[in-house]
Amino acid sequence: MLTQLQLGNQLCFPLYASSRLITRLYQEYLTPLGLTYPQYIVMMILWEHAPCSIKVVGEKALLNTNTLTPLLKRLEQQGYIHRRRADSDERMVLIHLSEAGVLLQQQCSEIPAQLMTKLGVEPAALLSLKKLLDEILPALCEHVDN
Amino acid sequence: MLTQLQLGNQLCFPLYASSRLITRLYQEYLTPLGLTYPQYIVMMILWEHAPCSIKVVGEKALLNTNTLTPLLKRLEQQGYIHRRRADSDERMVLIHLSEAGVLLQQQCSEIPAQLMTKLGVEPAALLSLKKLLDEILPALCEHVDN
DNA sequence: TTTAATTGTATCGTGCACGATATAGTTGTG
DNA sequence: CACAACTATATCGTGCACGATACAATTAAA
Repeated sequence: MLTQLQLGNQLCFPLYASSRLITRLYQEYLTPLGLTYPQYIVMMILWEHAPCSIKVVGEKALLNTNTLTPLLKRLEQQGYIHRRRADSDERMVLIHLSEAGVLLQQQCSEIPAQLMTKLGVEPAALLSLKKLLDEILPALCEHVDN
Repeated sequence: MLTQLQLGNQLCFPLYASSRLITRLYQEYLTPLGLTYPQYIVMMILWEHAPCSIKVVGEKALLNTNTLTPLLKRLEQQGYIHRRRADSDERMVLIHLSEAGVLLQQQCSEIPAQLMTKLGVEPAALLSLKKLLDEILPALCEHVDN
């Protein structure tokens, strides 16, 4: 028996599983707003940085255009954003928030707290988890091209 | 500005991002074997528990049949497993390892160590990360039906 | 100032995830 | 025994992820 290949000894599996389960938890709050979890991530970036190019969104979300282009088109269809080519550089598509997109931020404002409550894990554990992940993430990014 | 909706203050984002980036890292080692990362997870379960039903695989991987049925069909096409209805209960499909499937375990045996080395993060940090995730995962599972 | 590289976005194909629904086989109850 | 409830798997539709490729706009080089 190769113990190094037992699921219980893997780091990767709980990471993969908890990411998916957290996403499912969010979905409960996001579906009423017509958002998916990746769309919510992108909206958070836009609330901070819009108007900005798809490239910038991709750098912050660590996503490429083959994921972002259709995702942003869906957000535009929902009426949360507008897409417009930049005058200065016609290669760039600038993402602008619509009025609904700005309002959406208020409607999402309580989600993080609600989720923490619902999850019922000690906040201290979640905080140290976040700290560890933020430490490791840069090392992971180095091994990726983008 | 709603600080609770800034990406940098979210736990969920580094979890989601690091899960995806780790998966990409694995892909480098798995693609030569014709495996995807979720297929690798399932193979680890099968090395420990085959022959077993799809239901059991799903319980261990936290995946439902709408994901597993096609995934397992691809593993069968690759020649790593066989699918056979149980005689005792014709509802169950039992997953058996093929000879190639058994051999594959040897070919994967060095992947976890290689990945850790390549990643270049202190093993202590990864260990405490795994510990934290294993603590939190049960709470996450409680909020999911399956 | 043509031409060659670079940049930003889009498109294509494959494989997850997952909610919703369908279906065949099994079990339990009157 | 009939038949309703349950169980295990399959199917369908939508939306990510991501490698690979294409392409138009811009910039750099010769």
